[in-house]
Amino acid sequence: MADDSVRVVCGPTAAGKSALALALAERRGLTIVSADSRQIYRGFDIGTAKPSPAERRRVPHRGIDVVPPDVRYSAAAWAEAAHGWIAEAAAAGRPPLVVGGTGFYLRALFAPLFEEPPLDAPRREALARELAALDVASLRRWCERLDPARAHLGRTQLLRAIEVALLTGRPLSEWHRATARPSRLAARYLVVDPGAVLRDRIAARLEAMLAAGWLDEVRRLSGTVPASAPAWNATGYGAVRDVASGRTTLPEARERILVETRQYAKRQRTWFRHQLAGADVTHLDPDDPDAATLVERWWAGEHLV
RNA sequence: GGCCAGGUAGCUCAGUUGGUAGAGCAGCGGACUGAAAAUCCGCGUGUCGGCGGUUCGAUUCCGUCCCUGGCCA
Repeated sequence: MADDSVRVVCGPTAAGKSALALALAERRGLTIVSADSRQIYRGFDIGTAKPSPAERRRVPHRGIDVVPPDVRYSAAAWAEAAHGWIAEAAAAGRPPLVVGGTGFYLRALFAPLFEEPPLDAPRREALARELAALDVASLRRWCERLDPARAHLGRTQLLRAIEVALLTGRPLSEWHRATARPSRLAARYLVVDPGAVLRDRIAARLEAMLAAGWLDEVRRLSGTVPASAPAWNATGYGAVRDVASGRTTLPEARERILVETRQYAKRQRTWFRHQLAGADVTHLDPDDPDAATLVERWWAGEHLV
């Protein structure tokens, strides 16, 4: 590496990031740090496209199977852990290669989230229960008064803004300004995207997942993991669970999963298109015959478009 | 062959007592500071099946033809 920026391979789901990253990591003796908010969950393997045991033997992976499916993880928790994995990897002489499609996790790693003040757990739970009953419009009206700068966002963000404002007496957007933390790491991004054929790759990957026994995996998990566990809202798991319980048919589930996956990929593209503004970004078409060479040159620090 | 019900946005449908039409889903664009594979916001011109007729004006009324589904032969 010509500089000490952390190399990050990202892009929409099913683009072929992991294959490229795995090959690079194997050639260069790297450690892969997964930036994926679903691969952190133990037991949710096939539908989250986790690297196989064989692949994990070829290259050490971090960020996979870090928590049980019923815990609510967070971008901040991941970023903190990732700092540790990155330091370890460097110390072990196997430099880190961060790869994943969770843009928010990447942001939390390179542009640290604000320092959260301690929140009183019982009050927090009580408030959460109260707010759970409100619809988005009501939450938005609340947020309009408590923290107008955040009132245009989605339900999850509104809940967070209201919670922080009420529990700390200070709007979240003010906390952001007041307790911003300096960046500890610099990033060089490789955005992997095959363009229009992503649609076909998504479809092919779904077939592979089903052939690999996704339905059986879900049947097994249904018996042990509570239906409310956060891991279940990984794309497709809801639909496969409906097949397992007989609430829908496999063809219907297939169609639903394809749509959900495409929509997810679209959101990721929007994120990587706009949220990486000003960053060091290289774009790569994984189907480019020279892809492997280009990845090497990117790794070495060359600036390619 | 006869009767009935339909043919309107990519899909499922609503609607226009005649003044060229709108929902859901899909799709497209966007937001994103501790749930992010989450959560939200914005975007609707399409020979209203074809051809004739009536009318200032037809997607709407009339005729005819075509197509789909059902029932009867």
